Amino acid sequence: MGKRIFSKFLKERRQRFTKEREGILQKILSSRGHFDPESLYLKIKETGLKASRASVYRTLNLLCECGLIERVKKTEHGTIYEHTSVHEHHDHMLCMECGNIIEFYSENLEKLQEGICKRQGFQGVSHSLEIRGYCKKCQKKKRS
Amino acid sequence: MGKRIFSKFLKERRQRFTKEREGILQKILSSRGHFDPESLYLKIKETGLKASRASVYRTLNLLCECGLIERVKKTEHGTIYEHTSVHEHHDHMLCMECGNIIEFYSENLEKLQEGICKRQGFQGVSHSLEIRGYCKKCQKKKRS
DNA sequence: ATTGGAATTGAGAATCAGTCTCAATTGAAC
DNA sequence: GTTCAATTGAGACTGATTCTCAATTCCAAT
Ligand SMILES: [Mn+2]
Ligand SMILES: [Mn+2]
Ligand SMILES: [Zn+2]
Ligand SMILES: [Zn+2]
Repeated sequence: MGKRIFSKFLKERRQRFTKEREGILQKILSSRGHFDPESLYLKIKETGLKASRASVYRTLNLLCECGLIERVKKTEHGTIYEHTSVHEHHDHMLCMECGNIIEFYSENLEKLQEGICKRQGFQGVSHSLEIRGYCKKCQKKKRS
Repeated sequence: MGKRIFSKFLKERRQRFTKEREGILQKILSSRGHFDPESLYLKIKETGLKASRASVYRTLNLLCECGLIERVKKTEHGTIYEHTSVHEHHDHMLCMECGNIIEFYSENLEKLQEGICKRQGFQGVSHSLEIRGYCKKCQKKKRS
């Protein structure tokens, strides 16, 4: 799956599907949810795989270019990524208390955005929506 | 207006409304649209006002806390701010070609988001939506 | 007005994510 | 096997932002 896509992408650009790149991709695909480059690098190191920080960053850029992963957002602590191969487009709710991220998708929301773009004469390509607030759990905590 | 709010905010926290802070606020309010800290700092310097980079950054944080300005987004080139005092909440379309930012607001979109939050049991507080794509001008350029 | 202390300032050091450099290594194609 | 471009890793570098700290400013109580 992801492996195929990546190696094909690289071949087309006369680049190589090295063990480092393979290891990095595998670690990304084998874990779920969001991740950041530094944690990924550390996880790779402790697994015994080898890849320098530089290679991790370089590979993340390649994976973005080929569409297997995607930058979710920049925070004060760095960039958050997620892999797109598994799940389709969605948006995020971020709990400001516990940092929990809830993913959601709404067809209506997408349609509505398309309409708005059309009206502006804007050619929409992609978007990201982040709703900040408090998750169920943290709302309860607050009440006590 | 903004001046009042800021000085009141500071007084409540036993902090001071200094000339540096006043100058920075004034420069922000007197220009329209989005801005970034470094450009603001340079603009201040060339106007003959004085304020160090450190003070600019410190003041931006204060202004965020008191709600007069707001972080729009973090980019690879730093943080983009805008002042909230003037215009109400809105979202953004970002042209990937020329970097132009189009602001828009849709009541329907807001309502729809509220509904989605309610269904998830999520207490929404704020949100930001960025649609990336191509503005009218850049669509034309591409065709030629 | 004077004074004492807390808040502020600016210059530059420090931090931190991310990129770049470059010499050594690898790998694919011939 | 030879060749040569692509890749790698260590560490230098960059740029945005924060921190440090001595000097200065402001406020408010005297
Ligand atoms: Mn997600
Ligand atoms: Mn705006
Ligand atoms: Zn929460
Ligand atoms: Zn454009």
